[in-house]
Amino acid sequence: MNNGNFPLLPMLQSTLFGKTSKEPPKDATALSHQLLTQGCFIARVTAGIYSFLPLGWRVLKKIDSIIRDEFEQRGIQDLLMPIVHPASLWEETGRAETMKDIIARFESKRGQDLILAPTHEETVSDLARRYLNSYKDLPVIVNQNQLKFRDETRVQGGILRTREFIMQDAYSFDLDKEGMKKSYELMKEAYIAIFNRIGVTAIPVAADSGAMGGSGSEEFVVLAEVGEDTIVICEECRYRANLEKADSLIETIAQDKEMKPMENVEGKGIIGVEALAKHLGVDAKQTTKTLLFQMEEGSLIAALIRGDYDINEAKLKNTLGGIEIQLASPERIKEVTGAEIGYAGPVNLPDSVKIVADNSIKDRVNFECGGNETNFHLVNVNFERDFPMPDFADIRSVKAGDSCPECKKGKLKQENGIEVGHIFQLGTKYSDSMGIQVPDEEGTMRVIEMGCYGIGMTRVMAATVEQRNDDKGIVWPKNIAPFQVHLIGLNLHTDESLKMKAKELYEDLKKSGIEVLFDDRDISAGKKFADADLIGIPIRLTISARSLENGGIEWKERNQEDSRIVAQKDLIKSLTSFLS
RNA sequence: CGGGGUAUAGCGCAGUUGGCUAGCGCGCUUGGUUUGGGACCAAGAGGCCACAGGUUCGAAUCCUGUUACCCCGACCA
Repeated sequence: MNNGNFPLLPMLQSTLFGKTSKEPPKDATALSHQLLTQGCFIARVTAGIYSFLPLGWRVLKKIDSIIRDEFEQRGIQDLLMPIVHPASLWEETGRAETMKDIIARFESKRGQDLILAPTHEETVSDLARRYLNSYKDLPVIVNQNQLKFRDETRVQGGILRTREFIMQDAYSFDLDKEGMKKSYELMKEAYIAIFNRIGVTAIPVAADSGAMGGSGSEEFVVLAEVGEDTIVICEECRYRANLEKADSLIETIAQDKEMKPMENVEGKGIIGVEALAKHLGVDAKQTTKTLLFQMEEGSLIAALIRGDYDINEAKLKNTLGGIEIQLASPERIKEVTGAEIGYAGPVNLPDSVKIVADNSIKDRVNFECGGNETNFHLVNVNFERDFPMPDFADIRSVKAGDSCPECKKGKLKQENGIEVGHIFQLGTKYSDSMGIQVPDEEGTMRVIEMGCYGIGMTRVMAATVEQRNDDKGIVWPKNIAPFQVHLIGLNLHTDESLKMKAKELYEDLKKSGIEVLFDDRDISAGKKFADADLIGIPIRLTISARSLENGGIEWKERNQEDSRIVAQKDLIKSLTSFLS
């Protein structure tokens, strides 16, 4: 007990700020949210905004130091940029507009237009154009571990998806594409090392670049039920991709040799691929469906796809050059096609409607589609003859069971995952718009090739908990556990000599450089053990009259069922070798 | 943005057809008994019942508005 004596010893559990809770917080659905709150690692301030309490902050600081260490080994330089930016910086790249839905923007008392940083490409580019003046300054990679704020419309429970979060974000600058790819590979290798050291299984998958832009990107994903991402995985080879990016082999379906005359077929109330396939007496994969999307400025896109597939909005959006789209409303559909929802097709659409078709129907002859007339479908429709040849592209979502596009034989399966990191080859997107160029050896001005690399540090913490837990609580990997050892003293308050021995042991451990949380509280043994299991420190040492009678200290690893007695003289050695 | 739900002690909840001094469990304080898997007894402290209006002799309870939080949806021709 502290008894009012200073200095306070923060590693004594009796003085630890925050208390564990037996009951999970109401409204917490994600397991990581429940356990981190119950164990007193985090505390919600408001929706999507959290405080990190001493235990949680220790975990974050460990993640932070692992990242910085791996970067330092690779010559990546640490710096710090501000959270508040002038909006003018964001006007330069146009992202003040394109990201306006998640940007928190406000006016200072002096009337300055300011933005809370959702990311730092603009800020780092501004630095780059000032300080990178020659090819001799390249290549260079800079990093910061910093707060970000994204005013997401929908926040989800826990720290899996928050508005304010701590992110590692690094930026690479190279003279050419090859250099950029080298930097990218260096960062990828660093990321693999970082996740290994953290002790979380995060797999790299091919991904869509989204709002960041650029030529290629990969995500690091922790597979977990609560994950928001859908990951496509080949059961045979190493192919892994986000559903927004994933491809698969398209099976060929035998087609007619000759075009037949187009016919109108009544199908009253036949809406949906299944019903239509049944009505026509064919398999769903032989049907063709048309979905109408609306662009921001109001014009429509008709997207054609094989009946048994779904349109992937992310892919369609990229095909259209990155503009925002959403499914058209029933009213708008009726206005343009003249039919109720469910009967849309590519024939006789107004010229203003652009038609995009998925590669899966490229070779179709004599196919059916909606008739743009309520209750009517068309059969024996053909490209070019019956409507203008559409642009073909990959706009479909891969299905579980499809064949792998790489090894050609493995079946693809889908799993949920949490995106914990994302690396991008940005190319010249920002260096173009912000004018970052340097002279090369010949004195020719070259636009710099950039890459950017981010890890959601707070999200990694939650994802690790999602992956490492049991019915009693968290099972931290040893490198990011808030403490290395949880020392539990039993019945110290009724046995003065035992209390002295426990304190000595605690001091010995500290002197040996071991991070130890000492449970010196005067409460029942059961409660201490339950708390230890909940908090999830890798090694639990129990000192009690019984353990001493048995010859030493009880040693129990959090991820093991059994415990054993270790003689006190061997303890430090055993710990040191376990923790190394 | 749309739909649904919730708001009472630090946490989890009950109480809500208008009624008396607003309860329970956990946690907290004090004393005592316990002491290796969430102990027990006793005595306490702690609440502007989210906020603002209204109805009423009387409102946690009914009405109106506001705010906050949670969940679902933004998934298909």
